[in-house]
Amino acid sequence: MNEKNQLARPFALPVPTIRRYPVYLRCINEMIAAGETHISSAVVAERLGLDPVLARKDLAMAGVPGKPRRGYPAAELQAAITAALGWDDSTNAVLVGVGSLGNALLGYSGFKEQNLSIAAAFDASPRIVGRTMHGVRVHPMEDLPRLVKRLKTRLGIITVPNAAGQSCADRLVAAGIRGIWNFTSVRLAVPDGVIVQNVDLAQSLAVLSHAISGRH
Amino acid sequence: MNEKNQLARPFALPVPTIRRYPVYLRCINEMIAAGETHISSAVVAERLGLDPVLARKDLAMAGVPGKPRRGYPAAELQAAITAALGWDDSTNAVLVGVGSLGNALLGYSGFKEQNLSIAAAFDASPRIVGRTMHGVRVHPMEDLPRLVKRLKTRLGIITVPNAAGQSCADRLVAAGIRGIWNFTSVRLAVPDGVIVQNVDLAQSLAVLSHAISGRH
DNA sequence: TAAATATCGCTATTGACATACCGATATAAA
DNA sequence: TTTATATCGGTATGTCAATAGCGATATTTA
Repeated sequence: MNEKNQLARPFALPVPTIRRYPVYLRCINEMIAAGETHISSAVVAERLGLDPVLARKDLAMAGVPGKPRRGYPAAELQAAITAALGWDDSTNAVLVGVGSLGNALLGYSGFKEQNLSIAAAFDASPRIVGRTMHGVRVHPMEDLPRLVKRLKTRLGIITVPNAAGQSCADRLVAAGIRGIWNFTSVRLAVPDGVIVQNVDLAQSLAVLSHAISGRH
Repeated sequence: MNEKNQLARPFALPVPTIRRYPVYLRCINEMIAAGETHISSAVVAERLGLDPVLARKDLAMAGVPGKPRRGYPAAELQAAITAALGWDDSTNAVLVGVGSLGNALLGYSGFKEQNLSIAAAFDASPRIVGRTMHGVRVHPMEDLPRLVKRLKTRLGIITVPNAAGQSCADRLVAAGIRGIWNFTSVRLAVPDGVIVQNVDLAQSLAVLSHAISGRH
């Protein structure tokens, strides 16, 4: 029973756990930088303000055996979580739609931590095509299939206006993309096997404004 | 039993429902623009690709009585959802941290739909203070408490580097802010009564990269 | 060497949301 | 006027994640 956990994980990680992993990872990195060799789930929980039991379960799911009274081996835990997130290998992405938001993402330096690099950008406007923004060349939409295949890109980022969202998704899927990071407000229809992750600012703002409006 | 629903809602709306409301609202707006006077939950569900039962329950929670075989009265449903989201009154917000992401948000035109306007921006860098970005003046951090009080702002947007996130939150809370839209990766510690909504790109990317890395 | 203790790891319970089912009713057609 | 039907409204069930509790074990200390 115990060995199975270490060798192969037959069960999938819960999505909420995966969403918390980047937070843990940042905390673990800080502790390693501070010279720690072992990570205690209780310490992590306290630093992050989380329930100790939750942190313990999340860290345990990484599959690294921990030792009582010491915690988890820091380097191994860090490597396991990084691998679970798919951040150990560098990932090439393409970005479609170089408006203000797309431009901001091109200039965002935080993606280095996730080994993510935006290899190419695309836009429909001839006024932007050909320019280089934050070191990334902007190509015409016609070049998308060819470049996606050449760069072996599996991840596409959509930062176009809502009206163009679905057609962009279709082009990316046709080009062989496996995951879409969707910054538009439209629900994208994609075939099975293609993962869509939505970053809808309106949804996020909804919870906030509902709460501070004070009517409930 | 039925009357209670219309007058006062003793139960809170589920957060997932609130998060879906902007999507419904956009769909309803489109249908009204197309001349519809009644909104059927089944039609909405099909247009959005959602489970019909889920859409029916969500729309029912708005508190507007619907009629069998017709659906919900379009204008009333639109008004009720808009009110539930707190988007009927215009909201003033302040933005802290005019980097690439902050700048993108200042230039984002989509907030009109939510009656949200960014009234002032703040930054610590003297190179940016005093400039006007997308029609919004950038003030020094020292002016934050005074301006927040004068503008009666309840919502603060944090787009600073991670290291400065907590201190910004503290300043906003001290100035009387009630809700924080947090675009940094740090978990903000705030007193009870202050709502924080996180837009952590790393968390969102985590689910994507885990899925397309293919190890599960 | 032996006892005390902190931490891991497993199992059970709780709670919330999504889903399924069924009755009630207003509209439309015959 | 009567029947058929589509949609709303409420109740019940299932599923998944968060929480709680408890036993196992390695380290520390006396």
